[in-house]
Amino acid sequence: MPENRPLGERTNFLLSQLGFHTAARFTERLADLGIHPSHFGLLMHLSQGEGRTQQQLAEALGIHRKVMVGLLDDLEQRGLAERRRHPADRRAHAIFLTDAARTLLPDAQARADAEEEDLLTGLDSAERRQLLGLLQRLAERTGNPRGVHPGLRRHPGR
Amino acid sequence: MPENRPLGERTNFLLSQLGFHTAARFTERLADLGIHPSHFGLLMHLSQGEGRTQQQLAEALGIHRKVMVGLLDDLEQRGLAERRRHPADRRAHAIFLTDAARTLLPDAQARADAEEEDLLTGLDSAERRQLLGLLQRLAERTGNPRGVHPGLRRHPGR
DNA sequence: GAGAAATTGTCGTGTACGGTAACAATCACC
DNA sequence: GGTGATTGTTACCGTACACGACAATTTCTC
Repeated sequence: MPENRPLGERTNFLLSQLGFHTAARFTERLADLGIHPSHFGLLMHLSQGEGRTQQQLAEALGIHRKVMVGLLDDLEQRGLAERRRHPADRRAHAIFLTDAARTLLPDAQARADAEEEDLLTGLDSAERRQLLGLLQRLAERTGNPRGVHPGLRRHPGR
Repeated sequence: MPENRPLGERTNFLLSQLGFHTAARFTERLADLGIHPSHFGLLMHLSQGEGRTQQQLAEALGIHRKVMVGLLDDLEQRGLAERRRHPADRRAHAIFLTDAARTLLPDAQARADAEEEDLLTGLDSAERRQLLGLLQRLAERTGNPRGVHPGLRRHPGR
């Protein structure tokens, strides 16, 4: 295993390169919906359970409370989420999706599918299954919760 | 192919997640050498041909001239590269590695190898070959030059 | 129950970074 | 030999993140 392999033959480099590339492309595809991939991740998370506090959401996504404030400001201004009074804790907000969000989310998911399809062009279905399975096994070992992106910052791509 | 798959079952998401994760880990491994992955990429490129101008290097790596100024400032201050007078063009600089860089580079490469080994733990050699081959085929189609990271910014991770 | 400590959401403040424009020095063209 | 283009650099600006601080409210403790 020679140490001076070129970068293009290193699995970790290729992962970083491809991951950055596909994230940037996805960011572009999402742009005219008025949201970033970080908003998409939050919407996806909300679609699996509403009414949680900002703090709970921030912990689930592995980001700081303050960042959640900004994300929810964006979503609220965009008419995709709303802060309601929390029934049990008057300090906290309970976060809910709007109908507009439930309309937009399938569209955003379709764009994610389109990006994936674009990326995987050239691989047959058996190879796609192989790749997905291998990546899932690697992802298990990273320690990141499933479906939580470690780079949930404001501008993941571009 | 259902549209509302969870993120953990999407190849593009997994690539982005794993790519970000391994880049962040690599950044940490490189930290006590005093360089960032972007510096590493530039050093790797320089090791395959010295004496080029900053402009040529910037184009090869797909970044703006100004960013190259900053990267070379860092490398020069760190004693890893030097700007010499260009023999044919007195506006330009010819960029060379120092002996310190030639000593440091194998160390940095070994850290990249260690990060890769860490990432791929749990995959046997056949699976590693499969994964590498599939990723290389995907990388071909992205349009990025081989071994050039599209996210060559100052702080790729963390 | 009353005060102390912790929690929730928010707001400044400072700092660092990327991108645009501008600049002096030099080259290339014709 | 003079005009336009190119190289490397600096200045500027807008943005975004990290840290700390803050009021309102809850929970703990006695």
